[in-house]
Parts: sequence; C-alpha cells; structure tokens
Amino acid sequence: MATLKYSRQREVIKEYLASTKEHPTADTVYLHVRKTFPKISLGTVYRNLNLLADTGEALKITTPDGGVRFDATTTPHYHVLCCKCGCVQDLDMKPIDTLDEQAQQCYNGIIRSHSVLFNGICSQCSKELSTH
Amino acid sequence: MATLKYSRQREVIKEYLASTKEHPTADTVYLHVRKTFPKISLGTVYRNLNLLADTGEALKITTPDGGVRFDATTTPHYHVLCCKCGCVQDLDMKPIDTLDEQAQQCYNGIIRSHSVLFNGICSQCSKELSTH
DNA sequence: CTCGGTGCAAACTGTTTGCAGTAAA
DNA sequence: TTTACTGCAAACAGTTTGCACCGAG
Repeated sequence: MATLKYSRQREVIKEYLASTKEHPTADTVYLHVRKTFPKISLGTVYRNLNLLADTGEALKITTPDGGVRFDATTTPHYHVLCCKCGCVQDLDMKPIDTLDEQAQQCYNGIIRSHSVLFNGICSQCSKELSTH
Repeated sequence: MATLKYSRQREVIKEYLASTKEHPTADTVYLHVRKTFPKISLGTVYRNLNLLADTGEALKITTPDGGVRFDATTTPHYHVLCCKCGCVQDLDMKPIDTLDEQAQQCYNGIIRSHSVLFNGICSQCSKELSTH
C-alpha cells in the first residue's frame, strides 16, 4: 500500500464522520462536506471513504435494503435499523464475545467474527406512532 | 396486494431456490433457470424473486459487500460469510431468542428482531488453505 | 521532481420499470 | 374478458475509473 499523503478533503471527511452519531451514506457525507468544501466531488468522497474503511479508520456497514453507510466508531458494536425511517443507530450493548465460540461448535469451517443488526423502530419514530 | 396468478416461470424459480443449499444471487438464479427456461428474462427473475420475498416464501439477505442473495429457508437462522470465496452458508445453530430482550434493555426505541452474520472461512476454503 | 490526490465526466453494475403482447382465471 | 405475468429494452441509482491537472513531500 502506497504511503498516504495529507489532503484537506480527507481531513474534512474524517472530521464530519467523527462529529456525527448518525451513520451517513456516501451521499450524505458529500452533502455535508460540500458546505465547507463546495468544490469537492462525489468521486473524491467515495475514494476517501473507501480509503478510511481500508485503513480501519471507519466502518463500512450495509443495511438489508442494500444501502451502504459509514461509521467512525470502529470498536465492535451492534446496530439498530429503524424500519420506519431507515436510520441506523448504535446500540449501547456489550457485544457477546462467546457468540463466535458457540457458532464454531456448529460449523465445519472457521468462525472469525460476527455482526448483529437489530430491526425495530427508533425512539423518534415510536414517539410519532404513539401520537396517532 | 393483488391476487397472484400461476406462472410457470415463477414455479421454476421456486423449485430451483428450494433445491439449492447455496444462497444464489439473482444472476445465479437467472443462469440456472435459463437451462430449463431459455427465454426467461432477467427482469422476470428479479420480479419473481422480489415477489417471493414479499410473500415470505423466500428470504432476501444482503452481504457486507453489498451483494443480495436469496434463501428459500425462511425459518430464522444465522449465516456465515466466507471471506475467501464469498459464499454464504446456513449455520445450524439455534437462534438466541433472548437477544432481542437484551438489546431492548439498552435501547430507547423498539426492538423487534435481529439477524446475525458470522464472518469466517468455509470448510472448502479452509481445506485449501491447509494444503499450502 | 515525484507521485498521491482531485475534479470532472464517462463508464459500469445491479436492479427496476414502461410497454405491448401473452396467458391464467 | 379481465388482469397478472412476460420478454425486451430503456432507464435508473450507486459506485468506480480514466484522465489531465494540482499540490504535498
């Protein structure tokens, strides 16, 4: 892998990613970053997001609807997908470290890690539901 | 939802899906189904796969690389994604039904269900690894 | 000077859709 | 006859890539 060179664009993307608790799509990142960097191109955003994912500075997560989202929190954690608004939130729950071992008992190959996605309704949307 | 009408194409797709233990992509389904139904179009395959997913006769699963796969096994179960060959296999392990409750403790909104994807190496690929 | 990064636009991939014709009910 | 389903091709969305220029080291 070639040595990285500093770039103002990448820095802005990292800052934005670290500042938000949402899990923005590439497009959302583009829209926000463009506020402070109007001439940035979507291609550059994609290139840098993938770069950050490769170097482990960000996480690339895919939702069941096929959407790709980025997450600056790289320590293992689970996610909740809201089936109303489609938002993805972090779940403040300790990952089950014995899960891999359990799975290994039932599997011929090698288990390395796992990811869990919960489906549900975020607090915002469930509030709106109850007011109807 | 409109009432379904019988279609030979849909039947062939269902048969193929039920016959395989792999989790084929739409394209793989298309390739196989075309053997017995040469004039079927890719659009029809997509329409029917989505239809089956909607009626609950098949499961639509997305892998972290963004690929979409279909699974005729609709009872809850976990999956293993092989990071070598990219195949997706069923894991013969009882789903953890307390997981949703655990997650609910840590979450403001509503948790309904969850899915788990294990990352690892399938038995086929791990065999090939050890012979090098 | 060298080589990684950028903006832009074109290309590409996987999927959906509009249409006119076909076939199940 | 009615209306869902089909094949086809065009359209579409999200993402990647080739290129000429820019800028960090």
